[in-house]
Amino acid sequence: MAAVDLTSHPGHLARRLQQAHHLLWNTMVSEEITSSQFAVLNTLVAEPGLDQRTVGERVGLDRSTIAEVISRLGRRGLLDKVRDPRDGRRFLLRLTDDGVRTHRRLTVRTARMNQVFLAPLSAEEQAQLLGLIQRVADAAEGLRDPAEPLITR
Amino acid sequence: MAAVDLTSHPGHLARRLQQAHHLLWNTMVSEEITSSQFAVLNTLVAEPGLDQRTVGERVGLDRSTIAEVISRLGRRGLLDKVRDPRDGRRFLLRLTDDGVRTHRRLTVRTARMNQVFLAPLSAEEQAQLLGLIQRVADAAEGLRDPAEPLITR
DNA sequence: CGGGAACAGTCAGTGCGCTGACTATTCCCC
DNA sequence: GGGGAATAGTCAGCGCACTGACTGTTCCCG
Repeated sequence: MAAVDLTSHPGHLARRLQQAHHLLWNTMVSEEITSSQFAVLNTLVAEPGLDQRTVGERVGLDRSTIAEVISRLGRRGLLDKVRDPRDGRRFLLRLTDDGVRTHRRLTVRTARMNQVFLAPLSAEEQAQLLGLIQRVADAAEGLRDPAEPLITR
Repeated sequence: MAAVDLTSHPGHLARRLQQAHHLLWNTMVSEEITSSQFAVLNTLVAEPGLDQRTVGERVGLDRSTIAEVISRLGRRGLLDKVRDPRDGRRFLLRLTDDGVRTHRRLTVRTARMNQVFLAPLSAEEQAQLLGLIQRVADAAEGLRDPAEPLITR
């Protein structure tokens, strides 16, 4: 009977948090555009002409995943993809007018959704939560590269 | 130029948190058993003989997803699945010896991993983080059922 | 007792997310 | 200039996660 209390496991809570978010996103923001796709649109609004890899880096997706997300957005006509004439390996990405419009429309709804999502917390607690998550995530991402493995056998 | 700062978006942070966790899990706990699979094992250690749906409820997975997770665990011989003789709709689940052993082995590593994961925070902050996430997740889950839709058009 | 609602599980379809192996292009240094 | 390392992207394979439609079983009420 060595079972553990899952509510003390950050991984489990992180998954539940994301599920909760996904649920709210679907009902309050969009059923077509996902949260990740919105993040890509948002990045390209700020920095048009980025290449695929850099967009992935900005939103925190590896190159395989970002490729799929982008191809889906391309298929829907929300962005264009052209070979970089200066570097034949890269694709340069740019939103279409439709992409820009979609981004603008969703931005409003996203803000509203975030409000509802965080409503159970006071303004102070909201800031705390975001800050704490960020610190943990940043630290873990910093552990990616180091040569020495993490496994403490 | 209406781009938004993604670091203020809880959904984006939740995804990053989960990714970070996934990374640490893979390197410090197991590459074969995922965090969700462990949650299922853990639930069945505490309550052997549960049916599929209830397990899904305990760990926060819908019935489609839990079915796949369980079938994978079954294929690896970590649990057994038998029809409930008293209710032909249900499958009753029970860990095999191998399943129990696996759970025990991973429990230790999981604790170590959680420590590393939360290391950037003080003990107090760790408790805060877990509590805040839980409140937000609980509240959002409470919004599932209500008859009236959430869409504020 | 009989029939419809409720319920457990499955299946098909979509999308995210990762790793590891592969191709094509460019870069850099000898 | 030529060749090997680095880089951008693709592809195959695995696994999670959700919805919506479907099958089969049980439950409950008239």
